[in-house]
Amino acid sequence: MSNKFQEYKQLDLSQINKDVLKRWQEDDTFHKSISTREGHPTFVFYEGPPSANGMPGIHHVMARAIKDIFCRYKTMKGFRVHRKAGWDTHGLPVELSVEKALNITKEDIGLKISVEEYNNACRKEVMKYTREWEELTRIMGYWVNMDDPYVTYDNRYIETVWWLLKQIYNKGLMYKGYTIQPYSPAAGTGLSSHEINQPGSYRDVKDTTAVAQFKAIRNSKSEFLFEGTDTDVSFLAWTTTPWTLPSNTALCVGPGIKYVRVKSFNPYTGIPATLILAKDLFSVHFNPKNAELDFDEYKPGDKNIPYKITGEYKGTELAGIQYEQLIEWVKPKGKAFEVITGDFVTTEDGTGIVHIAPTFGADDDRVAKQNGISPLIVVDKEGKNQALVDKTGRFFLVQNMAEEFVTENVNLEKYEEFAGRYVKNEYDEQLTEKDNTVDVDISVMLKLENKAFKIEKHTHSYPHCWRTDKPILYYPLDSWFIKTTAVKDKMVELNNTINWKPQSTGTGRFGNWLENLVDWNLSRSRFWGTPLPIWRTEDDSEEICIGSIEELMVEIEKSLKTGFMTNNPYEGFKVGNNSKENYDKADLHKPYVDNIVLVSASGQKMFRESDLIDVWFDSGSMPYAQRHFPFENLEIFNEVFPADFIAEGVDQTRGWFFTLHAIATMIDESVAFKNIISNGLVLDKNGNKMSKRLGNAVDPFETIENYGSDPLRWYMITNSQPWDNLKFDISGVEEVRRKFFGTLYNTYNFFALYANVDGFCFAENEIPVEKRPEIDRWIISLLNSLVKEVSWCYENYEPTRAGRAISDFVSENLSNWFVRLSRKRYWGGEFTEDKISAYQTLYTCLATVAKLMAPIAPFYADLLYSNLNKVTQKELDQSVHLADFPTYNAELIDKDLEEKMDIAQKASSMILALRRKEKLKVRQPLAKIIVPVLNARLHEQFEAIKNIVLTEVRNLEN
RNA sequence: AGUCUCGUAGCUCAGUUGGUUAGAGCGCUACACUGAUAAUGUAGAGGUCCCCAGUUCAACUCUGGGCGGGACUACCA
Repeated sequence: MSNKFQEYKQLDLSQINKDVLKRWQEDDTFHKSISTREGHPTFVFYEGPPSANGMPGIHHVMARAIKDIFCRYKTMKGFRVHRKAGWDTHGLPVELSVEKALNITKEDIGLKISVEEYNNACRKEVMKYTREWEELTRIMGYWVNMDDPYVTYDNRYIETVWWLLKQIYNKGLMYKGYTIQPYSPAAGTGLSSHEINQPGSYRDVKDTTAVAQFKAIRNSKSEFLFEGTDTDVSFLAWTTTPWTLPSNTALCVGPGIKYVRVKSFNPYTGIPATLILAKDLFSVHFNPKNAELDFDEYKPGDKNIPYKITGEYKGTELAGIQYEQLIEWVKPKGKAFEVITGDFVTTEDGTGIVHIAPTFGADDDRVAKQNGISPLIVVDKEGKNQALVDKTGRFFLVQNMAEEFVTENVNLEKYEEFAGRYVKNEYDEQLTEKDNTVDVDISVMLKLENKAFKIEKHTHSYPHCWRTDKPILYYPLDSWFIKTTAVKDKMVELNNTINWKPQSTGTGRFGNWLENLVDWNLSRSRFWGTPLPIWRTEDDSEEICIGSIEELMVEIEKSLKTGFMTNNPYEGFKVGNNSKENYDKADLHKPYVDNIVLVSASGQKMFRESDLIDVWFDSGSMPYAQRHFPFENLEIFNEVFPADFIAEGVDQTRGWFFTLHAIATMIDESVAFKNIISNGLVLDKNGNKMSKRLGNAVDPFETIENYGSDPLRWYMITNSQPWDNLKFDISGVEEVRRKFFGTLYNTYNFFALYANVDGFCFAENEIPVEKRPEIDRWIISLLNSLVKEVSWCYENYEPTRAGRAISDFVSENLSNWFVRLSRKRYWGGEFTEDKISAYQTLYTCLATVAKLMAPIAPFYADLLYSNLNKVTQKELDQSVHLADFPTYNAELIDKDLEEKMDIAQKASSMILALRRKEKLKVRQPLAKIIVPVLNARLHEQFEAIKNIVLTEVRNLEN
């Protein structure tokens, strides 16, 4: 133990980083920060699991610095902080990088490579950069508990996920439905949006488009539309895919869009007509030159058709009006042929009225569901609902429909001409580009029936299947859903109790998302992920949802007895033994689960529904699954749920934030987290997104090696609010190093230099603050104000303001004013009361700053703290991170004194400016200074600091 | 296209409930200090507070509408 304060020749934060890390490791400081808080109240933090299949970037330092700050702060506040690390391991990015590495595609899986081999490759791939991640975690000083991280591919983790799914299933919140997805009839497979977004997928094609007339039904609801008319009234809707018109069940208008009623004639038949379309698009369909034409002179076939606007309506007024089915092939079941409203409707093209075929458009499907509109479906021989177009891309064959359905719902006379025809010529090998398409034939049919207003060729961009080069269809495919809409109100209500930073993300982006909630589509047709634990009979009449391995074992036993299975793939697994070794015996991944055939209550075979679940369900399950709840840790669960705090990028709003919230709401009717920071992105210094491709990504390892992680963290936190984007500029890190750390280091070195000369080691009794000189009382007052402010900032998840306040205090007040004005108090002379006071005051400031800054800059703070306490033994905690966070003493805050000194600083500055203006050298003493005082109070205040100002501006030493 | 977010000095950012002449740091220019010295301090120049309209005695601040950057979501007749 030395009685000298350590002095430094230079500030090397990179070396300090290494030295402090070494000490933390030797002293096991992290674990002590937990064990010394045993029995204290807990603070629960959830780590959003990163995926280790990519290298960590500089933005991870940002996100993790935020997380670390509050965990360290709460530790210093005496809480026992839970912060279990984890890894997100499933999902598409992993699969894609494996496919790239092995040079295979999704279609090759099961052919060129077995599912088992493929999944093993994924398992390796996903942990590829584990070491780098762990190293970054270490060197940046992110304290998270890596002892026993949760891993989403661990069978114990999956078991909890299954348990959660079963809870949701048992609440009746899970169902099998369909979603409209890109589908390639030529390849017979669904395509992911990722596949559609590949270059070359969208191609310009020339299609026949139709503006069709949908005849309104006259009744009390629509009467106003017929006022003063002597013809039918029809809605005009445009489509680029006329083959979807037979599946139309609704028309959609924009609620705020203005529509007009136009009296005119059908251009093909010459029959008088009254038509409804958007006002903005009116002139596209009616030539303004024809406005003056005489109706009486019009003859069918004339090119110029007279027209007259006879009414104007808002979209909302049209809602609810019914119309006649356009093409009467198949009768829909339930509500249909009604005008509804949708926000997505625009007046950019078409007529401002959108034809809705819920089976062939994602928007259509959604808006139809919201309005209770039925899709147009046919029933097949097995009694299943199907779209009017089958999976090979042709109109459903009559012989494949259920007989009863045909008799009751199908107009054979009209439909037979089209049944079996492919909706795109590309799907039919017999046809070429020259043959008439279904689109054309339907258009011709509509013309003859006086239902077509305008038929024309139109070039537009349409997605194609990258494998077959043929156009894709948007098509309803089977999917499993969680009925989140059923718990929407609860989710909204719970969300209102969450403290969002910034608030706007909670009420805005997240709140709006909840308001417009749709059911959660769980299904993913991939290979590497958590399998859906549902087994079904082939006729779909019986099903079972499995919620644990124990349940599955029981079902397998039954199946073995029936003879459906011959051996138990999980033989040797011991229920109740939660060790990793035991759970390695029961792999719940594909292909193993797919080989399990169960037996239904009525003795039929049950096969697993082949889907995997959305990986977001994995990560949203982590509050439960990280503890293998409820199979383990039942007793402590309430201590670690819900989280007090989480923090991730704002891009997680619809991802992790949502799934955590949804699952906790459904399972426990609770929030999953109470406070949340959603941070912005880290961009390069020009405001562009960082990417390896552009070569503007900043390497965190290199940066930390060069500068140490303290200035990096400090820069990232104090430069902009966490929720604003950060334009990362390395010169900013350098600036922080010089400006803040350099100043603090200098201040400490100044203290150490003289304290060592005088042999000061804070052995003397503390001089009561009221007995200290004014300048000491001033900085102590400011220090207490600072403690108050910084505490408030940390408590309220405002790290930026905390850092800026500390930085201001250190460089402006402590170094530039207090130390500068007090320098001579430390020089030579006797070891007087005043000198002791000067040392004690400066010491207290430094020691307190060390603690205040510790959450943000854990390395230098710890060095400063221990350098001070090693000599004085004032505080016995081994590390600043084990110390208690400072509290402020309101009695030591003297606002009047702070104000006075503020006047002194301002006055000095003004006088120096005047000197400059008058070209008076600082060394030249001033004869007099005249200061106007506005009132008695200012006069009194000025008197008190007169000497300080005089010394400062005349630069006299005495 | 929708939702959210940002737009203040060359750069990075403050700017509290509307209130005189809009601030800080960096950078730049000049100077001072030489007992914290490969440190430090001071001053100066530098702004149409993105644009337009409205509310108000008064708008960087509030309201509406644009424009531009970014993120997320959606790909549509």
